[in-house]
This record gives sequence, structure tokens and C-alpha cells, in this order.
Amino acid sequence: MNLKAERGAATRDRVLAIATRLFAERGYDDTSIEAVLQESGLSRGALYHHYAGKDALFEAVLEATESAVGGKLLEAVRGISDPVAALRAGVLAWISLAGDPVIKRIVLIDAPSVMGWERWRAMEERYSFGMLKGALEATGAVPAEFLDLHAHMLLAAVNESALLVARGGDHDTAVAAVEEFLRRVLTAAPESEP
Amino acid sequence: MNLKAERGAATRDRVLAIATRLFAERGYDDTSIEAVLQESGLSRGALYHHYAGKDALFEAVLEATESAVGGKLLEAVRGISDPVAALRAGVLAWISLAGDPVIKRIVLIDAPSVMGWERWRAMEERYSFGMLKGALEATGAVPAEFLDLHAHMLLAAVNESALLVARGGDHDTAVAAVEEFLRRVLTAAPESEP
DNA sequence: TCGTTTACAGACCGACTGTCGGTCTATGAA
DNA sequence: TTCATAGACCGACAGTCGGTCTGTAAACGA
Repeated sequence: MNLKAERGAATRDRVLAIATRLFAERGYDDTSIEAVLQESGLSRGALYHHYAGKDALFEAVLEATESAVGGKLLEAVRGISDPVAALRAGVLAWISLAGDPVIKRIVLIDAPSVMGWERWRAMEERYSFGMLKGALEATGAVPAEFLDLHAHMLLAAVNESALLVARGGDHDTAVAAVEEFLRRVLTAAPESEP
Repeated sequence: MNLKAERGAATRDRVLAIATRLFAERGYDDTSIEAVLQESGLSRGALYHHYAGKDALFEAVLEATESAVGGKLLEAVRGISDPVAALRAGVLAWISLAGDPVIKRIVLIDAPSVMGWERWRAMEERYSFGMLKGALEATGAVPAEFLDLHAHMLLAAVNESALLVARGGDHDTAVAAVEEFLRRVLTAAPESEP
């Protein structure tokens, strides 16, 4: 079980790369399985042998993309010991990464609607969200009972600014705004209500 | 030009109501025009006479939904003069509204992918985002150069917690977390960098 | 050597979206 | 009252697409 397994894996990788490009360029709906077949030179039967369907193919693409992003983020924060500095570095790295149309379109725009919000969220949990939550916890700046929700909100806020940058907003302004936003979220506000 | 125009408008409304329900229940992809035709008793030709296509139908549904939400939000903040209190009231009302599956699925999940992020954003600008940005500006708590970006981030954060509540998270905890988050975002953080 | 497993091929099916020629009726001017 | 027009509505049809099914060849394990 060697030559065959290798050939299968190679085929899967080839299809995955092509599908990633097409999904990113045209979006999920406007990417036909037909196009993937044509570009890969594969037959219908072969593709459906490796991937259960279009959804499954998309999910595999998403998983691979998230995994790659996770690796790059870990690299970005490597060696930074101060939790706040690490959090900031990770967030800024993520904003730059999300400028990549592949990530923008696949991870941030199509994924929730294609996979369903629940499953998308579950996958995010294992990658970017998980990392951000851990980093946020390490700073100790957020009360434990709000940690999960604040991590969600912060990630959503950062994703949003990443999308704005990707759309053509000014990168430096966005970075400054995000840094200020982050500072505020990490700073306990004075109680004001009676 | 009265009876005919009225009949046309009535038909459009009927189709819109049915499409809204189906899109919310099954999502955009899994809702067939066929189903809309069947439930409305209309013919293909008639539907395509009123709406240019499935996308256009979805867009009309989204527009109507956003408009309705906008009205409810205005109602929620009516009579509140303190800007911060108004902002909080609006945000909390929005979280409750987003518990509605119609809003959750159509506005928050499917819209960006179906209409394209750019056009979705442009529409949000005219409704929820526009209101939030105005409210945020009124508080005077955010520097002008960050107003737009912080409004985006704040809305994304609030949307996220609304989705979490809709998924089954605890409403009260989420509200408390959002209030704390909002307090922090409205509080200027001390400068710390050299 | 021989049965089994696996990668791959491609014809085929059903469902769906969108188009197109045509019908019918309300409307408003002659 | 008559009649031409515009707009609501109809339904057959074409084209596309996702997914299934049967078949083939080659690698694998015994």
C-alpha cells in the first residue's frame, strides 16, 4: 500500500490546490465542479471518489487554509513573552494575512453560509479563535466570566477590519485603529452605574 | 393604472413574504425558486417578470428585512437623550432582534456571500451600521480618525454576540458581556508606548 | 497466482435556474 | 364605445450543474 496511496494523496493535493484557487477567485457558488475537473484533468468519478461532494471539497479547502494560517500566526508570535505584546502581534499578523483573497473569500465570507454557521464556528475554535482566546486569557485583562464572549467579539472586530483593509481601506490607519481598539478592550472600565 | 399596479404590488409582497420565510428556514442555496412558485401559486414567468432572478429576489428580501429592523431600532432608542444610554439601548435591542432566525440567517449569514461583501456592506451602511456610527459619534468617546473603523468593529462584535445568543448561548450573560465590552470601547485607554 | 482493494473513467439522471413566445385584461385616448 | 397599448401572468423549453452508477485497470496482500 504505497504507490497507490501516494498517487491518491497527490491527486487529492492537486485537486485541493485548484479548488482553493477557484473558490477564492469566483466564490463557492460560481465555482463549478466541472471547472475543477477541467483544470485538474480528472474525471468526475475520480473526484467523487476522493471527496464526497462539493461541500466536502470546500470543507477540505477550508481546513487546509485554516491550518496554514494557524502556522503563520504561531510563527508571528514566536518568542514574544509579554502576553499583551503577543496578542497585538498575532492580531496584526492576522490582519495582514486576511488581505489574501483566498482567506478573505473562503474563510471569512463563504464559509459561514456554505458549511453552516455552527460548523464554521467549530472549526474556527480549533484555529484562529482558539489561539486568540488563549492569548486573551494570558493577558489576564478580561474577567473569566466574559472571556469566551469577549474573545468572540474581539475576533469578529478584528476580522471586520481585516475585510475593510482587503476591500481597499488604508492598511496603516486600520492597524492604528485596531491597536487603539485592542488597548481599550484590555483596559477595565470604571463602574459608573449605581 | 390602478387596479393593475395594485395587483402587481400585492403579488410582489406575497412573493416577498414567502421568499423571506423560505430563505430564513432553509438558507439561500437550499431554497429553490420552484418552492417559491409552488407556495405562492405563481408561475415562473410571473415571478421573473417581477424579480430579475434569484439574487434579485434575495436582495429585495434583505432590503425589506433591514428596513424593518431599522424601524424597530429607532423605536428602541426613541426618547433617550443621553448618547451613551441610547447607544447601549440600541445595541441591546439589536441583540434581541438578531435572535430572530430570519435576521440571523438572511442578514448575518447568507447576505455577505450571496450579494457579495461589498454590496452587503453598502446596504448595511444605510441601515444598522449607519445608525450605530451616528450613535457612536454622538457619544464623543471615539477619536474622529477612528470613528468609522471603530464603528465597524463594534458592530461586528455585537453581531457576533447576537449570533452566539441565537445559537443558544445564555442571553443574560451575553448582554452583560456586551455591556462591559461597550463600556471599555467607550473608555479612552492610557497611552503606554514610549 | 488469484481474489481484493483502490484509483480512475465517463455515461447518465434529476433538479434547478433562467428564457421566450404568447395570452389575457385593465387602461386611457380617439 | 372602440381599440391600441402596457403590464401581469403563463408554461414549455434549453442549458447547466451536482451527484450516481457501472465498468476498467492496476497495485496489493496472501
